[in-house]
Amino acid sequence: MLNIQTTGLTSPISSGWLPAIGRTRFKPTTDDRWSDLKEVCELLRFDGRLSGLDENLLFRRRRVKAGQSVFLMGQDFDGLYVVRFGNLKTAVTNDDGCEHILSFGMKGSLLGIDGICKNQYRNEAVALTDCDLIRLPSSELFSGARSCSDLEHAAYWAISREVLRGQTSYVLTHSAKSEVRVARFIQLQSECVASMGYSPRCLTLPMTRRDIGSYLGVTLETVSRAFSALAHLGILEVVNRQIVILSPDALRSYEG
Amino acid sequence: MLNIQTTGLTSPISSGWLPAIGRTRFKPTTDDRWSDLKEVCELLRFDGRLSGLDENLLFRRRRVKAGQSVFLMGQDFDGLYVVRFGNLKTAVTNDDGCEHILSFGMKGSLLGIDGICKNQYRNEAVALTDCDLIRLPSSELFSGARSCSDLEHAAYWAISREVLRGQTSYVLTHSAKSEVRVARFIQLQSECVASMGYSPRCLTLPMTRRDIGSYLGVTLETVSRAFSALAHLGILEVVNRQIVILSPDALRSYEG
DNA sequence: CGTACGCTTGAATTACATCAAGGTAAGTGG
DNA sequence: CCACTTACCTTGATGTAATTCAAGCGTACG
Repeated sequence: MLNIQTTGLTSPISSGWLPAIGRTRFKPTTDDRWSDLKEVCELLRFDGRLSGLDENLLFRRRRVKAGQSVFLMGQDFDGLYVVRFGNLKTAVTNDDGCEHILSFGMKGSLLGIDGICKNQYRNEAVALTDCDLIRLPSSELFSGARSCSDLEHAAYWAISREVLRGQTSYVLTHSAKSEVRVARFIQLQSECVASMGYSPRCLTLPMTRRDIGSYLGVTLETVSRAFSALAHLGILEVVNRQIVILSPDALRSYEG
Repeated sequence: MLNIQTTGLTSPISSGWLPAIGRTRFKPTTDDRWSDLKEVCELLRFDGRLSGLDENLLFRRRRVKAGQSVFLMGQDFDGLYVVRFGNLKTAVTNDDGCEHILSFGMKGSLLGIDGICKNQYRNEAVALTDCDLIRLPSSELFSGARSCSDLEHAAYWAISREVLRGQTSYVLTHSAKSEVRVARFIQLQSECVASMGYSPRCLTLPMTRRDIGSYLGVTLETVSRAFSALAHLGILEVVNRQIVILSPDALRSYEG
C-alpha cells in the first residue's frame, strides 16, 4: 500500500496574523498560501458572471505529496477541494481490501462532493504527483451569508460538471471492447491536457496500468496489451508512461 | 423506440389566478398541482434544519406518462426534478443510437443535475411507469434571493447524495461476475423499496432485462441467465418482473 | 388474429481473466 | 559502487465467463 495517511494539517505554518487553519478571511494578502474566489473560478472554468461581492474571500491552500491522501473514506467532511496543480485519483476500497478507481483528478477538478450528504467523505483521494489544492470549507458553502452567493453558484456549476464527467466515465467504462476503452481513455486524457493549454499529442500518464485497469474495469494485463495493440497499429507510441499520439484521427474514430 | 418526445407542457391547465406555467408563487393553496418546500425536503429525505423562511415557496408539479420522457439529451435546462411517485430511467444515447442506462429513479430521486453546467440536459429521463414530478426551476435555485437559502442547502445535499449513488452504481457495475452484479442490483432495489416503507422481500421491477443489462454492463441474456441461476439456488423466485427474495441473507452475501 | 415485444434457454464463439515468466527502473543498504 | 529488493510493465499460454446467434414461448395490443 502506497497510501500514507495524512489527516488535516500539511505544512504547519502559523505566522502571527494568519487566521486559524482552514478559516477564510477578508483581509487582502499576497501570501501565496491563499487563493481568492477569482482564482477558484478560473481554475473551475466557471464562466458565469460574478457579483464582485465576494472578491475578498480567501481560501486556504493545502499541499499534498505524491502517494499521500487528501482525505480518506469515512473521514469527516471538511469541505470541497479544487485542484490547483498536480494529479490525483479518487477511489473506494471495499471490504475485502480491493480498490476501485472512480476518477482521475487534475488541475481544475473538484473533489469531495460525495461528502456533503452524510457529512463524511465516501471515497478517498490520493495524490499521484505532488499536488496543491484549495479548500472550500463547508462553513462558506452553506453559510447562507449573502457574501457567498458567487461561491455557491460557482459550486453548483462545478458540481454539475463533475456529475457530467462521472457520466462520461460511466459510459466510457461500459463501452464494448477493452481496446476501445483504452483508446477512449487516452482520447479523454488528451482532451484534458489540451483544454489546459498543453500539447494534446504528448501525454505523461501519472497513474499505473493497474489504476487505469481498475478505472476501466479490466485487468492491468489487458491495458498493457491494448497499449501494445494501439502502438502496433501506428496510432500511439508508448514508452512506459509517456504516450505520443501519432494519429489523433485514428484514435478518435477507433472502434476495434 | 418507445420514447415519445414530450417537451415542456404536460396537462395544459390555466385557471385564471394561477401563475404562468413553471413559475413559483408565494400564495398558499390547496391545489394538488403544487408542492411546497417541506414536501420537497421530505421526498429528498433532507434532514437538515429549515429556517422556515421559504415555507410558502411553491413548486409546479408535472405528470409524465409511462414511456414519455421528462427531458431529452441536448434540451435546454429548465430546472431539477424531484420524483414524487413513479419509476424512471436516465440514459445517454450515443452517435450510433445505442442507449446506455445511467440510473433508475424512483420516489425521492433528483434528476437533471448534469444540466446545470452547460445549461442543457446531457442525458434523457424516461418514465417507466406513470410519474409525478416536482420541478425546481433554475430561477429559484440560483436566484441568490435570501428566501431560497433553504432550497439551496437542500439541493446541495440532494445532489451530493445523487453523486454518492452514482459511485455506488459505478462500483456495482464493475464488480466481478455478472451473477454477482445482478444479485447486488436486486439487493439495492430491495433496500430502496424498504427505505420507502414497502416490503423488501417482494419487488416489481419496472424496467426490462435489457435496461438492467445496459445498466450493469452486460447483455440481456446474461441478466436472464443470472436470474435463473439465482432462482435455481433458491435465493430468488422470479416470475417475469415479479421478484420474491426467498433468502435475504444468501442474497446479501452472494459472491458467486 | 397476427404482429411485436419481452423473456428464456441452448450452442458456438470470442474476448478477457488468470497464471506464469522475464525485463526494466528506482530505491536501499552494504 | 554494486548487489538486492520492490514495484511496474510486457508478453505468452491456457481456461473460462460472457457475448453472439438462434429458436421458441407467453403476453399485450391493435
